Amino acid sequence: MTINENKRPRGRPRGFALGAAVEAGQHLFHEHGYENVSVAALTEAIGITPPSFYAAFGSKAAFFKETLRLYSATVVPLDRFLTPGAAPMAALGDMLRAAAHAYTTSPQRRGCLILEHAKAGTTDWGIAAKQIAGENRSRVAQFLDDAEIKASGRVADYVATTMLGLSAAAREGWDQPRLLAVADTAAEALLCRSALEE
Amino acid sequence: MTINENKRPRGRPRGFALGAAVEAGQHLFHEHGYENVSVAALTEAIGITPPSFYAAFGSKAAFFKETLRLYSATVVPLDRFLTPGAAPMAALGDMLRAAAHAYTTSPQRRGCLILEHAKAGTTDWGIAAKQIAGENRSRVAQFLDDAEIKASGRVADYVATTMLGLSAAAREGWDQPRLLAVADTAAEALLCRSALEE
DNA sequence: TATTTTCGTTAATGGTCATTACACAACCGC
DNA sequence: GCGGTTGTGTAATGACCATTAACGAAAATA
Repeated sequence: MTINENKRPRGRPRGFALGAAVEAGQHLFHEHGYENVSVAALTEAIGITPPSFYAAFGSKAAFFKETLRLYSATVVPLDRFLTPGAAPMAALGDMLRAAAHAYTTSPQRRGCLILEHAKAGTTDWGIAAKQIAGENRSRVAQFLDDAEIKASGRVADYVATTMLGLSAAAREGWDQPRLLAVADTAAEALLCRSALEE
Repeated sequence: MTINENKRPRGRPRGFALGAAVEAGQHLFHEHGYENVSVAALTEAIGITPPSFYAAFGSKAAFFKETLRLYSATVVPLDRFLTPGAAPMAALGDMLRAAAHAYTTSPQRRGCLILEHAKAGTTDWGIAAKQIAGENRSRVAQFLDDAEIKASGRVADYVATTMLGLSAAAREGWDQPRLLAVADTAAEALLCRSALEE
């Protein structure tokens, strides 16, 4: 809850909606990548000028972290798939298929905003993305541990790598059926593996 | 054979070796990415000044394509694994393991130079990387077709996505055992799948 | 209405970038 | 030696970038 819109400060009220601004920025960052989106492009998309932008968000990097928060809260909610009761491998397969679907629904904004920014070396915005990606990976491992799956870390790494691959393939322009077929193949592999281990 | 070093042109001879320059540039591009390597950094690493660079290579993008050619010719030679006689799925598994190994051998230069540059939208250097990646993918599909594997395209896409994921995970900093375990898991999945289809 | 507080706009600041005139230096055939 | 040809170094060019003073405008409280 870093953005608070329901207060009533004393001076002149802001002339634009914070939420809509973050959403517009999220779309731009997702389509072109952090480094290829200039502050001028952001302010033009929002409909304001640079000083308003800096007064509201502090910096381009801070604004980007805001868009990361919005993205991880709205797109691909992991908890929808990692419900404690479900069959573990089937749940992971559904998650992969959902990712393949989400990564290709918008012709712009392909792939995963978080994963595609989790490689930038030591920039603070890259670290922020890397941290969210790591948290989600831990959640998958914890889910597998709770389901008493052997080698939970290994399976979690396999799923994480597959999602990285799906995101990268989506950014390369693969269409939705193609990506869904890959997700299906990986999902079958998970079931096949769990069958062998029993 | 775009670079010819054994001629004897008329004017003043070049004061540096083209091959060494391309190799130095390949290392820089691999470590930091095309956009994060300035011409100043390139010329300093080579030991020359910008005019010499432009006289020899024409532009930063053209020089990058040269490094791509060198990379695809030296690292990960596909034909070593896609030999017509071998067991197809085992060969693909070996290829994945070799990729996991190659992507993590140098602490700098993680991942695949080609795959990591095959996402940039419509820049000419991104298109060049995308084209090489596509050619290699076609070679895998052809290999599977020749081995009379059902759904060769689907399997080739799965392998390509896995390599994309391995490259991205390597860039995120995963260590070699972790990446090799993922490659093993994917390799087992390929064998498991082919066993089911019979 | 007077005061306060915050907003928005214009226009700059300092930085980095890829690329290139220009002048000089080194090699060829003669 | 000499003219033609080509590489190299110094120093600039123009473009774009993130960020910020300075100032006028608008709204809320009193």
